[in-house]
Amino acid sequence: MSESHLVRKLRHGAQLASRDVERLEALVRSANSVEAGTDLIVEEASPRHLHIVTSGVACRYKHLPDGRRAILALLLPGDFCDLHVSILGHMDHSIGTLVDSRISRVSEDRLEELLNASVPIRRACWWATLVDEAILREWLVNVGRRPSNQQIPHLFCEIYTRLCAVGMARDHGFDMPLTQAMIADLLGISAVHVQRVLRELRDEGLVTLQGRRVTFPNYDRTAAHAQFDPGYLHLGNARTH
Amino acid sequence: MSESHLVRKLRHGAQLASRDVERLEALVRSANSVEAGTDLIVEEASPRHLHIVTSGVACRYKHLPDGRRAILALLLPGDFCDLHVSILGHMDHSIGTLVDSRISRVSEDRLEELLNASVPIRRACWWATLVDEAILREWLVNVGRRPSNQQIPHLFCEIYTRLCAVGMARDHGFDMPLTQAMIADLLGISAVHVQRVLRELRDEGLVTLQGRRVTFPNYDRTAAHAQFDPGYLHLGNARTH
DNA sequence: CGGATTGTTGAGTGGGTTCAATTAAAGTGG
DNA sequence: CCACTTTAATTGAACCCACTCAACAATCCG
Repeated sequence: MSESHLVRKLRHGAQLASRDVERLEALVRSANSVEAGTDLIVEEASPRHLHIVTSGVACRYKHLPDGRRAILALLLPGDFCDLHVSILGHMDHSIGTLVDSRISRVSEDRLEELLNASVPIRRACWWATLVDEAILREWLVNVGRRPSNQQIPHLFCEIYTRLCAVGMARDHGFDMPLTQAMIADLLGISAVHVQRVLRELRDEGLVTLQGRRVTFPNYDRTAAHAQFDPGYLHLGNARTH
Repeated sequence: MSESHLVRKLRHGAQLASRDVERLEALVRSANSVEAGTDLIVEEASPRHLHIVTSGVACRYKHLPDGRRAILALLLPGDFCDLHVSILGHMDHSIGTLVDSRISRVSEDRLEELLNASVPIRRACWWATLVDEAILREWLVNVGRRPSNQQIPHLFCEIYTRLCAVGMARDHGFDMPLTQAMIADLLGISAVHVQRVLRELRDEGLVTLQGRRVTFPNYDRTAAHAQFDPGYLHLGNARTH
């Protein structure tokens, strides 16, 4: 049986011993099915569990006063959230699934035990936390500074690279979990404009989104166009595609 | 003698024993003067020191291909950076001073020793890391979703609240460390537009920036206008102003 | 006092928006 | 398995926030 997405991801952050892998695999052994659009944690709550995305996609988000939604992070298979959030007292945002997913829940005590048990696991968790922060910084650049015909392919390149890192991307493309409306909520642009830019990108042969699948006719050209430099994902120099 | 900004800040994150306070004060006892515009850490580097801002202001930033600068975080007195960055291998951004400042440097070894010595300090450092991430998320909302006449007062409210938390704001205002061009680099708008919006905000009696000082004629009204909710700073419900 | 940085204002342009309507695709129940 | 409903994708027209370019005033600082 092949390794879980969680272990594949964390291997990029630390040298895991086989006993560490065992411990981590045990965490994702029992995942619950969760429908699309379900909140795992809502704002103001004080969660006592760590969540791990086993399959599907979740996101961090905030509701805006005008009723719209701002997506602040994507949680792909192998990603976890809420490490040590109990320190903050309350959540300043919500976490919910974007598509039908499978989610593992780990209690605070069990997490504590895990972190105390192994140096590599502790290191891997710090690594994941620091990478999350790095992604947030890059999103700040993407959302605040780039024109939309770069924002969208940049997002696609990031998802592609992250999915590659856990072995979920094939053949110069990947199964796209997001609708155009979700892309809009993520980039802070209108869904109508997402559509227009997608057509433009398709016409230029940079990237295609059709039937829930993203395809790069020429990935390197697209990455260059989007100013995508995977360094901020800190996956090492292992070529993942 | 009054407490350092560092200790004042970290008290919001953990119950520090007097021995913890002693240890932290020792870190900021010897700070170096650093000129405005000096890089503390540049992209691609692998830093081996923790930096603590004792006075002045520094920032995280990235250079954009078009030559402009994107400011990704403000480091105010009491803030530190690069906790555990050695785990990531290389920096994905730079850190530099925005004004003349005083900066303490702490070696990796000494930091390690400090973290191992005390549970409250370990907890306070996690708290600071998580708050940094929460600020980044709120900036993503501010930059991506709010119109500029809310972005600017939101930024001012945040700086005001953070300065209050370390005892550096007085009389419904604070000494503004940033120029209009820096505000522009931070919010991703043009410096010209910053000026226009500032005049508008002044005319409406919401907030005034004059002679390097920000004044709130009516803070509550400004906070409401900017949709500023200090919850994401996780400073507790202690009223700081 | 003179040079440089910072702040201020006007005029014209453009990327992205909203509103609205239509087509395509994906579920759902009989 | 097909009619029906719902959701997602697509395209057009008019508008506006913020941008660039350009000039000038004020402030800072040696």
